[in-house]
Amino acid sequence: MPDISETGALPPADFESLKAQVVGNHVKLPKRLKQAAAYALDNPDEIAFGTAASIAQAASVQPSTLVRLAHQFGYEGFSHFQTIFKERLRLRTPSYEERLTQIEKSGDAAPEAALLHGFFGAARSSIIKMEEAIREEDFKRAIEVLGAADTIYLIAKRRSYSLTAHLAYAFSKLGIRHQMVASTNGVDMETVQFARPSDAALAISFSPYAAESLEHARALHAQGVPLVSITDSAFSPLASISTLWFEVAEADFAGFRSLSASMALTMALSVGIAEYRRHQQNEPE
Amino acid sequence: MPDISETGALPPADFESLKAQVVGNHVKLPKRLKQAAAYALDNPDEIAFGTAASIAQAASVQPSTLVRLAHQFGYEGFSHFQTIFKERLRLRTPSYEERLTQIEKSGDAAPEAALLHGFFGAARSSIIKMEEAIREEDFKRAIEVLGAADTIYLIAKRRSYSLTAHLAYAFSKLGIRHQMVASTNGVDMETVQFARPSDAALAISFSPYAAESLEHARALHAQGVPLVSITDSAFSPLASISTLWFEVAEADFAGFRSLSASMALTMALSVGIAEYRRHQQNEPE
DNA sequence: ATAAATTTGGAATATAAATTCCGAATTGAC
DNA sequence: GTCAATTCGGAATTTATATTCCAAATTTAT
Repeated sequence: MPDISETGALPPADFESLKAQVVGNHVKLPKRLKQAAAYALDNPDEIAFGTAASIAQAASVQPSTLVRLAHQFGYEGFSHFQTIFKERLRLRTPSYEERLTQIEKSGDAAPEAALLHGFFGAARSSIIKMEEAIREEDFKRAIEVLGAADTIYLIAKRRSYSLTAHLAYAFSKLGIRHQMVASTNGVDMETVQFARPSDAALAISFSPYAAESLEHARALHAQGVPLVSITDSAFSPLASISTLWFEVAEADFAGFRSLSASMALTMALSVGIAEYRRHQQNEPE
Repeated sequence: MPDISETGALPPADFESLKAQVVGNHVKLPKRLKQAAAYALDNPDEIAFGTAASIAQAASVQPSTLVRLAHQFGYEGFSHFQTIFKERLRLRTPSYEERLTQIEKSGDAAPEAALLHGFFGAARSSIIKMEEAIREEDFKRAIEVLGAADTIYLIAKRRSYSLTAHLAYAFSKLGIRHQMVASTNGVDMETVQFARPSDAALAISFSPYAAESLEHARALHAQGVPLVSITDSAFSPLASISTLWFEVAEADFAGFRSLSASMALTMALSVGIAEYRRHQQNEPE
């Protein structure tokens, strides 16, 4: 059980606070505990990935010492202590999952609050993850492919439709010629037939992939139209026929994805295309 | 023991090779194994930190399936497979905060990169700010107002249109009766006339406010229809006629607002409404 | 349509890891 | 230097986790 001297005080909730408590407060630790603590702060990755036994050996202490160290700070045990180090490596916000279950556990005090923070947390982590995952060269190439296009065809159904709706708005404002493949009267396939290799297409589709989107994308691909896709997995059927594709890992909450990260990407793309064209006009080769 | 069909071939030594092998070679995997593989590639962090049981649950498969998957690729077992994912995180450790400052420091390296990080930065800060600013009571009341409505009228034009498009999709999925006030044939005013006080409306409008949105909102207000608004300022003309309104401070970049925060809010609202109704049905007062 | 082969779920088992506990060693007070 | 309190090492125990195995379900081949 947690060290008695720490009664009441909650253990540090993240790596930074833990570190601050150790280096700052000059907590008087006995020899071995200090040794273990020093090792932990110097090798946080080892703590995150190792086992009590392996860490103990690396730090030249006993596994039980690690458990005592954890108790010293008020954690329930080594495993609890270790989660702090794991969270540090995860991009998602610290103990996001835990907070949720905690909210849910603490009776239905405010189930609405859980929803609110759940969706915002999902949006936040999606954006952070995607910013981390996206390769700048891919982004640059996407802008070149779409920027060079005569007309940009926008393909998206269902959940993704709203994204292209927003893109269409931005494109209009920016004077970028485009064509949505999302009519309500079923002439989409005919619309697609007008596309030429000098055009380009941007397809957005997340699992479960809408059959029509795929069909339209395939048709465009067959006509030699360059295709840029935004999808959620390497397994997406879009990936294999795309000139270039972005993997967007939208975190979901309660089974609903928020599209916040995709929204940021599409906006960046649209402005990027406009910028690209402005430059091409000023300095035509 | 490792899958016999893979004899001789060594298992992928790092995450990228593993991904390449799955995506590229079109390895024919049975249903559940493919499902597990897709989850693994899409959620590498979960594999790195989770346990076979927790991952299995998240991917909707059995723990044994994960072991089989590992064998399929030639690994000795799930644990071996998992180390690939742990190594992936070990290699690029800098914590989230560090990485952000790194990105900001790298400043004007490439103009495309600046755009990308500009939009993602705007999205990130909007979401963080809004989550802090929003009052849980307001959120709760909005759910009550909209949850009690017979039909929910959705009002949005131009930039905000895509948000309601997404809302309409979510509402359909959740079985929430709604009516978009955004036709292309100019009968919106007539649509609005059908609204009754037992209905409710959700209006979204940012400066510069679309005249029609305001007109429609006013008409609904005059008919005694409760109105919830999402707008960007206390000076918004919507604020004064709303039962309740949310101020969304979307950070903009290059003059374009990303709507990421609004997206999170609308999604939370829609699921909130569905939950509210579910509870009302179960325990009608 | 039928049989054979493959795949799957889930319980049973084996393995690994964390935690506890207690005697020994060390430290600190007087 | 002696005694009490604290700290420590390491074996024993408990808990968590991975793995195996088999019957049932599904798919594939004939």
